[in-house]
Amino acid sequence: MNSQNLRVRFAPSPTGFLHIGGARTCLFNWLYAKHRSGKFILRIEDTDLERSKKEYLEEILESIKWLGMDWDEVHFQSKRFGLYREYADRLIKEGKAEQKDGAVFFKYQMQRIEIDDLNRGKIIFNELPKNEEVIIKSDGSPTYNFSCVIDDALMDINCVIRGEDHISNTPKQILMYQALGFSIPKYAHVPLILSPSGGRLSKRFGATSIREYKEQGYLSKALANYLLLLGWSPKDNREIISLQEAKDIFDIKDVNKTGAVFSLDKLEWINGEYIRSMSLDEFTDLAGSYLGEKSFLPENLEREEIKKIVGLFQVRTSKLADLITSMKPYFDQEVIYSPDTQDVLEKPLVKELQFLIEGLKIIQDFTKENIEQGFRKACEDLGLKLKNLVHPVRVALTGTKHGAGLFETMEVLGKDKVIKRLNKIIQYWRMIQDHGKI
RNA sequence: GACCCCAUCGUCUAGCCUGGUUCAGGACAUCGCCCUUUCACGGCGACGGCGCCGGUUCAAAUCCGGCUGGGGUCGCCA
Repeated sequence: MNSQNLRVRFAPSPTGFLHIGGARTCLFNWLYAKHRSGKFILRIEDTDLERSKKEYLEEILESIKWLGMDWDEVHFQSKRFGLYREYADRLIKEGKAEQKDGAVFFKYQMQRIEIDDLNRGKIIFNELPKNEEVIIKSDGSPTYNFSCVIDDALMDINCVIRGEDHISNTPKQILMYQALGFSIPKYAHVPLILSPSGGRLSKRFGATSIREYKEQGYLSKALANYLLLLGWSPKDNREIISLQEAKDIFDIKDVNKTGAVFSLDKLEWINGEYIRSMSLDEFTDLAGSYLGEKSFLPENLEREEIKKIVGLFQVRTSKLADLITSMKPYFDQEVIYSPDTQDVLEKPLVKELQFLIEGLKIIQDFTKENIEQGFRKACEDLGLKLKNLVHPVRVALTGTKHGAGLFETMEVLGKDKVIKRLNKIIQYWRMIQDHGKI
């Protein structure tokens, strides 16, 4: 095989969304083609007319593009039924297949089949469980193994990279290549992605489709990066690597042979790394459009306003969906105290906060520097340690015990909201003082 | 059950092909310390692994065999 005309393909079936495992197989195909200046062909295996759906097809194509890949050709098996029939008839004529019950059966003899796998070396089958295989179903549509062979041969695919769940299909397919006189492609079977509980990544495991990750606010580059690292490594301890960089050094033979367990923790970390590496403007645009799509942002919110709030959380965000929780207190009219703030709510600091409010009121320019100065002064006058006032105030302003720096938070919130929310907690404290604990 | 694939820290992996340079390196997670108004980020550190048994060899994570364990496939689904 001349590396100049390497032709690989990814062959999804539009009977579901593009999932994590398929995306990774696609990535490996694409990377290998790019690395060897070959062609990457997309073949839509829509022979199951019942289950194939247009929305899935669109979703798959969109996901592939979203992840940063492109293709040189795209073919649809549903438009090639005549071709499959033609080759089936040829096999019948040559006595290698026979028509039975409306279907066409390919007949074969048991024999030793050797696969020279680019990834795992020789795989030898000494026997096969059957001696015939349906190639054309009684409804006239081809079976997977047959259309796959015909198409790979006719499309000049000379290297088949697919999941290892296809290893056992390979000997049957090789027999068909031989019967039809086609030249057999190289094969590379890559391992499957496993769920944390061991088995194959299934519906039981949270999100499996690429679109779900997109919706959760994972960045396409981060997801591609993570998927790439699942079974492949640049060997120099790099964890953050782009498709462009990988293209130069990727080889299918370097892909691991072991199934890899999918780790959401690591994906989140990588995603966080990408988020943290963005400029605030880039992040604002990204977060803005994400939150806009989710209809989370209030109408007519200025970009500068989004930028301020988002700036508070960039370093604390591992996926965009996190922003919905962290930004909520900034838009809500009323602060909702989260359950774990109970200890703070039980210790009234009415006089102290009233004193603080007076100090804040006289700040002309409500910037974090001025706020900090006034805040520290108030603590000093009250004889309180900074943190003893910071925590209750944070709860009063955001309803949570954790979050961005308090003074920045106050600046973003603005003087009016800050004072209003401080008064609200004072009111709450007075109420429990008057009526005892609720 | 039959056939096939695989086997380094909890997880992803480097090392294995070309045995000694490795009392096995990195990352995530976990734990601790530092920074600090909390969380996060960042910095530092800790914990933790060559599945087992044989063989080859002066020497094995690295080569060979067996066992065990995990996974996949046995559809007129793809």
